[in-house]
Amino acid sequence: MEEAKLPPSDARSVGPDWPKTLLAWYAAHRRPLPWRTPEGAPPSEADVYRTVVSEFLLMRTRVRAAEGYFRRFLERFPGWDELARASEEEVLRLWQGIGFYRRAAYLRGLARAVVERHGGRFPRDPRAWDELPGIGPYLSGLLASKLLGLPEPAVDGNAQRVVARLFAWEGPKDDPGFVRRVREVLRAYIPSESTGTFNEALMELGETVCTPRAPRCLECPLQDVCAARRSGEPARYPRPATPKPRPLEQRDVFFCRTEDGVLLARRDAGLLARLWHFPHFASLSEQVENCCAEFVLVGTVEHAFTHRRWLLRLRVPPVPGACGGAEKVLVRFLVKDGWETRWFPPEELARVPMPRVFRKVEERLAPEWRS
DNA sequence: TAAACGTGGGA
DNA sequence: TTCCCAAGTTT
Repeated sequence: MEEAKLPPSDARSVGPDWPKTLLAWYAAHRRPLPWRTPEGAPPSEADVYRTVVSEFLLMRTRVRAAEGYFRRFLERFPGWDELARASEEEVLRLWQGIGFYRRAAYLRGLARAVVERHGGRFPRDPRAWDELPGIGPYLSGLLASKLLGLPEPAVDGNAQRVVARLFAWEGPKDDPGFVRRVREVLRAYIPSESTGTFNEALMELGETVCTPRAPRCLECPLQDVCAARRSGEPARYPRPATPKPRPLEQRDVFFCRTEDGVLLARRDAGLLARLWHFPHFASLSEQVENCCAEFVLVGTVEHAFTHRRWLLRLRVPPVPGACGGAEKVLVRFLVKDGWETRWFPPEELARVPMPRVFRKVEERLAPEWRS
């Protein structure tokens, strides 16, 4: 707020040539990533599919983390048709472990829309993208530039950081006006003959050279024009967003095993929606406390999410395979809270979509409780 | 508009 | 250990 609105002239202080410099650097340093196709040729429908899938996997996710998921996903779902026909369960199974699971549902919904409403071809009209799930300002800009050659910026975290440093804009990053100005200045500079490549080059520079903590300015093609570099403290730009508190939640997790199998639960909304959970409660009602009074505390698991932390207390029945009727009470309370419950044979646990936190729970259990 | 939404790696 | 951060979108 103390930051004055910078006039356009401030954004011109670095001169008009840096986009060309950046493109030349990118031509020499472009990494061969599994979803990347040769530059120059117009993208085939298979290229478009790979781009879209990779972008969904890459939202708030590092390249390194997404690579393996991309390969497995493409192997199982090579194109729109296969993905559109896939069950939610199978898509989530391939997505499990990478986080932000809503993305998987959006991507599957997008594939179904492409097949059912657009004849199996991703629409080339950006106005149609508004009706597709999971396409926001960033991805819309990227696709417009890559598929259509339009001078639309794709403003991700990398682009924000590179631009902030280039012009020594402080931000902070969580200021909506900051992102808007980044988009505006990029729109002015984006070379009309290589719009998609420019957007990718900006991100590549941000990820490999203009890194958040310790930027490698000596390797940077823009070091001579960068205002943040001139300031001597390039890492100060942009100012980080104000961190939000991550409250600690203690929960009791129940490993409930009977002759019917292992009790799991899932729900439609909220944290880890549509994935299978071991039953867990933040506070035990009197009935649940009573019915599980014999359950033994066998360990704890800690897990940090974006906006909260969990301290899980693992509780199992006193005798493996005998819940003493407690399972009926647990199911009743879960259903009352909107959970769907299901019993799984132990050997099937490895195949159900389950988030990392409950895989940790699973590993924490002694073998005699698992089988 | 702000909060919700996962996870792993690096400092 | 703890904190920060990452190719964002939705509600």
